[in-house]
Formats: sequence, C-alpha cells, structure tokens
Amino acid sequence: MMGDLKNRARESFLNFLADKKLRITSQRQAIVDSVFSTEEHFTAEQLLDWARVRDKSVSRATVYRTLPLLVESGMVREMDFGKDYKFYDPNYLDHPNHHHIICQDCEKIVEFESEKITKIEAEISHKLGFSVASQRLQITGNCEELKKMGGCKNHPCPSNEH
Amino acid sequence: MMGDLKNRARESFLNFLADKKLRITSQRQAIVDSVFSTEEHFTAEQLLDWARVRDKSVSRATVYRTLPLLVESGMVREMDFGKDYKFYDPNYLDHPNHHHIICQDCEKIVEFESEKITKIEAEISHKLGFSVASQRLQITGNCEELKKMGGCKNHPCPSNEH
DNA sequence: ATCAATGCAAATAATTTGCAAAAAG
DNA sequence: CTTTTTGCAAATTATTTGCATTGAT
Repeated sequence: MMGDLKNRARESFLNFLADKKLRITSQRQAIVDSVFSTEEHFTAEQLLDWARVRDKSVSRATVYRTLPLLVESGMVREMDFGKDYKFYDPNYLDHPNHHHIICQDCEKIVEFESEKITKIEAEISHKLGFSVASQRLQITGNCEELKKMGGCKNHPCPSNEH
Repeated sequence: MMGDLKNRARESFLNFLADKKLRITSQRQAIVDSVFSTEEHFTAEQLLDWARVRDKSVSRATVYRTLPLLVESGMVREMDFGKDYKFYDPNYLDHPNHHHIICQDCEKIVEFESEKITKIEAEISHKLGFSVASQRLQITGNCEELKKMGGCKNHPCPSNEH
C-alpha cells in the first residue's frame, strides 16, 4: 500500500511532465523511479548513484536538471540542514506538514507531525497578514544516547577519554 | 535600551574572544560593531560593506573568518532561506525562539514568537527521546498584497498583464 | 522533421585556505 | 619575541550552463 502511494506519485509526476509538454526520457524514468523507490532523504549525488544503477547513461547534469522539476511538481521537497549540499525529502506527499528533529551529534533525523503546530502557524500567519503556503520546522537537539552518554555515533563518549 | 542590549552583546562577544585567547583586532572590532548596530538580517557581503565603512582595511576573508565565531558565541544565528548565500540574524539573543514568515513573492520577512509552539516542540521532542537545543521554523506564504492583488513587489499584478 | 533533452566540459559563485607579511600581547 | 591574524590570490565544491549531438514525438 506504500507502493500504491509511491506509484501514484510517479504517475502524478509523469502527468506533470506531460502537461508541461516535457518528454519522458529513459534518463528521467531512471531518476524518477529511484526517487519513488525510497522513503529516505537523499542528496543529488546519491540520486545520481541510484539512477545510474537503473540506467548507466544518466549524467549528473540531468539529475540536477530533473530535481527542480520534481520540486516544482510538489513530489519532492528541498531541504537545507546547513550542510553545503541540499537534501531532498520524498515524504511530503503523504505528510505535507511534517517536521524534522535532528541530533546535533550523530545526525539522526526523525520526522513527526503536529496538528496543533499546523493550526497555530495558520492562526498567527493570518494575524500577521499572511496565508501559509508551506512551512519547515527543524529542531536540533540531543538524542537519548547523546544525553546519557555525552556522545553518540560521531564522538567517542567523553568518559572514555583521558 | 535597545542599545544596552546590543552593547551587552558586544561585551559578551569580546569576552568570548578573550576566553578563547583570540585577539581583538581593529578589523574584528569593525565587524562586531557593525553587527551590533543593526537589527536586520544580513549577508556576509553586506557585513563586509558595513565593516569597511568603519575600517577600510577589512577584507572579505576576515569577515568569513569572523562570522563562525559570532555564530559559535551565540550572538548571531545563521539562516538559510534557500538562496545560494546565507543570512545572519542578530536578533536571537533577545528572542531565542523566534520564527520567520516570508512572502513567496516579495521576500518580506516578519519575525514572531509563540510560547505555545515552543512548548509543543519540547513535549514532542521529549517523547521522541530528544532534548531541544534550538529550533528554526520558517513559514512561506503570501502577504496581503499578494493575496489581494495577485502580486507584490517582485511581480507586476497579473491583472495588469495582457 | 522538429524541438526538447542529453552528456560533456567549462563556467559560476559563495566560501575556504595557504602563505608571507603585519600586529597583538 | 611569539603567536595569532591579516589580506591577497588561488583553491574548493556544489550547482549551473553552452553547445553540438541524440532522441522523443
């Protein structure tokens, strides 16, 4: 049933291309199929790797040219976690208002939703004279392991230092 | 009284430098004084311009080397609005949990705070096994003018097109 | 045929860095 | 004096683009 949703997303995107009179090339297929086969966040480079498994002829330029189309179609969301490259999230279709919480140390990322927050955002925006088109909320924090041990994946536990 | 706060921030930063045994050079003074004389968001390039008014010898490299110190000290917050350069916000000191709402069209930015959101963030994070270190919430929307007229600063109103 | 899409390699642009000279403590 | 900081110019790196060619319709 997850597959169904992803399949529908794939269809939507192909329609989006058709509406814009853009062509469905084998390279775009490989890229799009890759995107709709994962629920992970990914980078342009990762997408290139995945797409090349399906079609060796996919070039980096085509990935970079296709990504904006995926974003414009609403099938994928561009995200910036402060790294020097962007991440892309294919899960906004099913959960258009989800948020992210990221561990400072190990970069573990958890997604969550909150109707309350969505509601407050709309109320306040309205008061300020805006209507909401989209939102992004990122919480940076410490995961359990980091809190308890003083370190997680990326750092040795300080108690092991001397 | 705003000046007081900013002055205190400036002091804090100089102490931060002292604690790290970093030197208070004339270039750093010019940069820091510029930062604590504004409440606007700024870019590295803008900061360079401002600092050069105070001290012509300030170089771009020094601005780029000082910015991470300002961020690390907590006096300035790095922000990414999806442009290809970063913005810096000197207002987190007085309002550590504030959010941004940005018009899609004219890039008007309004800051706001919400204790309710702060509280919900903490609750949910806790449930997920994280503690909150910081957060960033950006709402993208349409300002009044855009809603009413179909366009604001950056675009002609569609009704004026033919 | 026609025109959009591709791969390649070169360009772009914000940010970073090596290094010899200058300045802080 | 010693060590940090500076400006400059060159390097870095994700992303973008020009162009001749290929492929979809």
